[in-house]
Order: sequence, then structure tokens, then C-alpha cells
Amino acid sequence: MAASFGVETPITNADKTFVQLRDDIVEGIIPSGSKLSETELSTKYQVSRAVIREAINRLATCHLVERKANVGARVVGLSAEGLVQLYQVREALEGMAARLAAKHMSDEEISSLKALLDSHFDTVKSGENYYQEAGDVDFHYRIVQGSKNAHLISVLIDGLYHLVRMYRVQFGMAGPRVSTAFDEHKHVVYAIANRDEELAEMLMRRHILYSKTNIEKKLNKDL
Amino acid sequence: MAASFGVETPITNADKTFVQLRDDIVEGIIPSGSKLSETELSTKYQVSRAVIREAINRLATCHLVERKANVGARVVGLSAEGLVQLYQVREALEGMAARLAAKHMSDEEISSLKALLDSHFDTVKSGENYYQEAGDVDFHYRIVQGSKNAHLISVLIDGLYHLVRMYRVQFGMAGPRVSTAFDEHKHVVYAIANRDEELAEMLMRRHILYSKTNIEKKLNKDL
DNA sequence: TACCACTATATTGTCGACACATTATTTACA
DNA sequence: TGTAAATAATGTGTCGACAATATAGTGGTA
Repeated sequence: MAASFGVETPITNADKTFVQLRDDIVEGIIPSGSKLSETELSTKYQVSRAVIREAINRLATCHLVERKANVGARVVGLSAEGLVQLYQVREALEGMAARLAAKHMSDEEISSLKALLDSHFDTVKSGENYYQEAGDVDFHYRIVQGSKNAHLISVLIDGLYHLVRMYRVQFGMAGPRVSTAFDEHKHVVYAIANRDEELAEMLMRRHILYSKTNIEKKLNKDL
Repeated sequence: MAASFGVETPITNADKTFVQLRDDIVEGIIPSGSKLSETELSTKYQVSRAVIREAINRLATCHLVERKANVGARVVGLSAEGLVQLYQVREALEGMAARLAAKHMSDEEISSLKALLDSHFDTVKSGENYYQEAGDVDFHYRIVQGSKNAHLISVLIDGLYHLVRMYRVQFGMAGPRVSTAFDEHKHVVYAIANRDEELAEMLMRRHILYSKTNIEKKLNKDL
């Protein structure tokens, strides 16, 4: 798994507590919609309230919790509507990321990306779900990093991707569509390798759009 | 001026200090690139360090300052490169916002937007620079709000727009291009009124792209 | 019984002090 | 005299206590 950007390696206690809380929220150990009591968490995680407060503030930055003045923080609620909105933003941002990646990625980065896709292909054949998921994550990470745009990188990697993971985990999406998604990835890389910015953006947007409709279908089936 | 979203009305001291610091940074009263000393600011603004720390954390959320563990926070540096990257993200996000606005804005909101444009037109004729700028800001705000997408709204209004303003103020951009920009605004609204999502997005993207190249030209002239 | 005012409790906001890390300065040695 | 280790000074990280605010519970009245 590629490292997150903002906190490469946790240094302070607030860093560590932030990462721990974040993972617990994403994994659903701290249930979505639940209230985060500062005093409670400070005893639970064995740190002072100040540290918890700072961690919670950073969670708010990733849109994983919402704070209200003089009231407290709640873990964000998951909904079909929220998922749709999340994917709309992903479509816009990752589309642009693909466009910029086609412009700015070095030849070495591109061939490395191709290699990643090849290894991904082997796991697709052998049908290991876990690594398929990891492969997908890695693919999107690399494109975003390849954009060389600091805003894109921080908004997506430090922010939205954690929410995406949270939806994946808690709505239980390992899903099929792996082989189709793999083909889409291949086409995106092809466009990037050809330095075709326009096509790279369009293909990435479609790829995310298809994921969205696919997820929506699964959700409706569950309801 | 439309109110910012996250802190509609400042409640706590941290809120007020955040807003004050933010404005001072945007206006250049606190120079870009300078170091923010917590102890210094706490005496200057007459609040405890804890309040300053929280304010600085929120500034980091808006990408107005950058923090390093055990070192401190610096006001973000402005550069031509940074401006380009900022406008790339704007293009992606506001393009999507226009698309969604075409889908989700109510008829009332649309006619209100038209009215805004008409009043804007009068000030364009009378040639008042200040209100032209305000009109532009209002226009973009409304589109973003019209998207009804919480992520778009928070990333743009709570985050990037402050940086945009900072560049405008400190690079001194009141500029011409007002009448041309006004025409572009008109066309976007036209597309939204026709519920043409595709066109709305494309026109908004072009509008921002033109602004970018225009600003780049001015910058190169200055250097 | 329903509704409002008041009280009591719990939680967040703020503060000042201390612990620790980083940086600048001084001192010792080759 | 130049470099490096040791030390001092500054600033951030963390803590526990107090103040201010919101919430829950109680009692009273129409």
C-alpha cells in the first residue's frame, strides 16, 4: 500500500493518534454516525485531550468527521447520496489528474506503471480478491502522483481516498468488475504513454463513472 | 460578499482568530512565506497558544499555511507554478460544479442567477472595478452552491477560493478582461438554464482556462 | 397531560505550565 | 583557523485544571 502523503511517518503523538483513529473509523471499528467524546477517547487511547482534539481536527480535514462548535464531533454518515457525490468529485479530479499525468509523468514512471499493470494482470488471472483491490488502489495513486499537482495530490490522497476506502469496507465492495476495470486501467495507461491528454482524461472519467454506476446497482440490489 | 461555508458565523475564539489570521494572510498583512510563531501570535492576538494552534491547523486545511512537526508553520509561498496548479484544480472542480448545477439548480435559483448577471452588467458598463471583482466572486459561488455537492462546496469555498483571493490581492489582479469574462459568465448561465450539463461544464472549464492564460500573460509581462 | 422554566450534569473551549525537540551559540580540539 | 562536539536558547508538543456552553433531568403550572 502506498503511504499517505501528509503524514508519511507519524512523528508526534497527535500524528499516531490521528492515524489510529482514522483507520478505526475507516474499518468501522468506530461506527459511522457515532459521537466522538474527547474525554472518552483520551482515556481509551491513553493520551491527553489536547492530542485527541488535534487528531479530531485532522479527521475533520479529511471529511471523516464533522465538528460543531460547543457540541462535538460525529463520524460522518454513509449514504448512497454521499457515495454518488464522492464519485462525482473523483471523476472531476482524477480525470484532471490523468490529463496532467499524460503531460508530466516521466518515461520511467510510465514504464513502471505498465509493469504494475502487468503484475496486476497475473493476480487478476489467479483471482485473488485482496490483491486486486490493492492493485486498483496503487494504480489510482500513481496517476495522481504523476499529475505533479500538489493540490490534486493532497485533496485526493490525504482526503477523499480515505472516504472511498471507508465506503468500500463498510458497504462490502470487493465485487466483480475486476477484469473490466483492468481493461479500463490498461487503456488509460495507453493514452498516458501516448501523451494523449484529452483521451487520458476522458478514459479515466469513464472508468470512474462506470465504477459509480456499478456500485449504485449493487446498492439498489441490497435495498 | 457571500459568507464562507464552514464558519458561517464565528462562535469560539478559535473561530474568530482563524478568520482574522486568514484574512491577514490573504491580504498580505502577514507576508507569504513568513514563519508563524505560536508564542508571538498569542501575544499579538491576545489569546492562548491553544487557540492559535487550532487556528493554524485550520489554516493548514485551507492550504494557506504548511506545518512541519516540531518546527512550525509557514505561510504558503506564492509562485507562478502554484497559480497554474491552482487553476488546473479549479478547472476540474468548477467544471463539474457547472455540470451539476445544470442538473440540480432550481428554476428560482437560476432566475436569481440571471438577475445577478444583469446587475453585474450595469456595473460593468459603469466601470467600477471593485464591484466587478465582487460580481465575479458571487457568480462562481452560486454555481458551486448550485451543484448541491457537499464535497465540491467545501473544497472550493472553504479551501481553494481563499488561495485564489490571495493570489488576486498579492499579485494585483483587477485586470481588464472584465467584459469578456462577463460574456463567458452569460454563456454558462445560458447553458445551465437550458439544462445542458455537457455544455455548462465545457464553457465553465474554458472560462477558467482563459482566466489562467490571461493571468500567466500578465505575470510574464511583470517579470 | 402537555409545556415551560429551572437546576444539575456532562462535555467542549480555553488557559498556563512543563517536557521535549530543534536550532543557534559557544567551546574544545586537531 | 576550521571543524565538530557540547551547551544554551527558542519554540513546539503535551498535559491537567478551570471556565463556558449545551444537554438531560426535575419540578411546577396551565
